[in-house]
Amino acid sequence: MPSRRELNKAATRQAITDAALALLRSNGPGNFTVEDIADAAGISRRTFFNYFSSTEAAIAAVTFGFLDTALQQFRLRPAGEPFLESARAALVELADPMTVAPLAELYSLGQTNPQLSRSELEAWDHCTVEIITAARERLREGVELDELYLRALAGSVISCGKAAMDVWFLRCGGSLTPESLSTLRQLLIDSMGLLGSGFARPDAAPSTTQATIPADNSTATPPPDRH
Amino acid sequence: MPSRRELNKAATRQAITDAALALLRSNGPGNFTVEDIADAAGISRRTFFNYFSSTEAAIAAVTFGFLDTALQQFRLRPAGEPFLESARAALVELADPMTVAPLAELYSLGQTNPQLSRSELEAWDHCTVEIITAARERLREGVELDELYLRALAGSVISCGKAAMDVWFLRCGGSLTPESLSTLRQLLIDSMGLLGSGFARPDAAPSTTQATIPADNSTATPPPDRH
DNA sequence: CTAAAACTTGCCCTGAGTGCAAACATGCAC
DNA sequence: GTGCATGTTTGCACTCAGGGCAAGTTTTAG
Repeated sequence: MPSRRELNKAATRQAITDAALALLRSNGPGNFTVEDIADAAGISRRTFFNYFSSTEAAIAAVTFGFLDTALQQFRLRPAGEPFLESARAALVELADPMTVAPLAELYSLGQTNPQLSRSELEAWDHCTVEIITAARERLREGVELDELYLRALAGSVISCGKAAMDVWFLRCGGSLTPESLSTLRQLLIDSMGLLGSGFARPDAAPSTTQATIPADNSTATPPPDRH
Repeated sequence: MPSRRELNKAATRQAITDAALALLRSNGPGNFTVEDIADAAGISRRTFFNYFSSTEAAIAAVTFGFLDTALQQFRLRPAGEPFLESARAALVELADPMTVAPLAELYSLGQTNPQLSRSELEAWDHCTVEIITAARERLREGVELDELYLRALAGSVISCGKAAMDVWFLRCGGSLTPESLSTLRQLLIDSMGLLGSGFARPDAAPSTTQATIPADNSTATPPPDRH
């Protein structure tokens, strides 16, 4: 049961990120100060720094939240399941309007601003570290556990997830329509498929993914114009 | 032929990064100011900012140089060669004392300091972008070119290279002895092998790498204690 | 109710980063 | 060489980030 103190802190924290995001939307990145955020959140400048070490950190909290959702999903998967299958399932869960919306917004803002994209980078890296931990627990069963295998796999999974999101933004511009989300879901599935097949050249077998991972293809996009 | 102006600029640039690195070594990260760097490099504080936008950027130039070497190596590979083979070859070229030394030093300093590791992150990301470009040129031959394939592959290659270096630092602490470099070389080869095999569980075939990529195993480490 | 603990705030300081304009160096034409 | 156009360095002044400190305020525990 959360005490009064904890509730207050959580509320303040939320007020700060909300204010920061609102300013980001209205003024554009880099066009507001910590003082602006503090004023909007109804606290003092000094208090802001009790919660976040920088504007960047306040905004990055959003991305962290998104990626933490992914990690939670991953941990929920049965331990016996193949790693890539768990990763695929966890990633597909992210293609949900409520979950992906904040990230989509940040992403489009980040396109024009280097400061933002750097903090997103950091969030993805943090996620890699977390998934290495999760994977270590998962694979510990198999006695001797190769550190390189662990790290290379975790890093690649995150890279592929990131690549899928990048391509999605490229194609759909972060739109949240059902078709767009369906595309995202398929991209995430495909990227895991590529990873699992060792990036066999696509000319050999055009859609290996469909064969190896028969996921919810009911809503899948018809092969979109891969230009 | 470089003009006097260009020579001066290059020299100043070099003086700045040298000074920054020296201060990093002597004072530790975060314990010196831009003014300190400028003084040591014999320029004014203001001029420093004409060259680099921050201390971080000045130091990141080193990592960028390292990764640019890798990219150069990649571009030198014959266009017909399989992508992963080119990547492997390019990465192995990095396991050279002169090339890897600055990165090893930065890495060990970065372990204790978040500011540093973040700029290294940025450099790796920049490298991913570059390798996507290089790969796009390479694969353009194969007419229709899947953006997801491209990005997922490039991202994974970089992730695996990074993982190999991470494990190397973990095992060898950035030592530059021939044995250590040989370990690094083997780790890089192994990580590309894992990627190429779709991360087939190692318990199935303990050392797939050796079979698929018969590289210069003459100097390779005997299977080190993979704890 | 009271005292300790946790949190907020204002004050003040160092240092990052940038616009501006004056001084300075270089390149080029004659 | 002289003179001029162009590029580079520097000092100055300003805004804002970030954080130490101590005094004030709220919450919790007894």
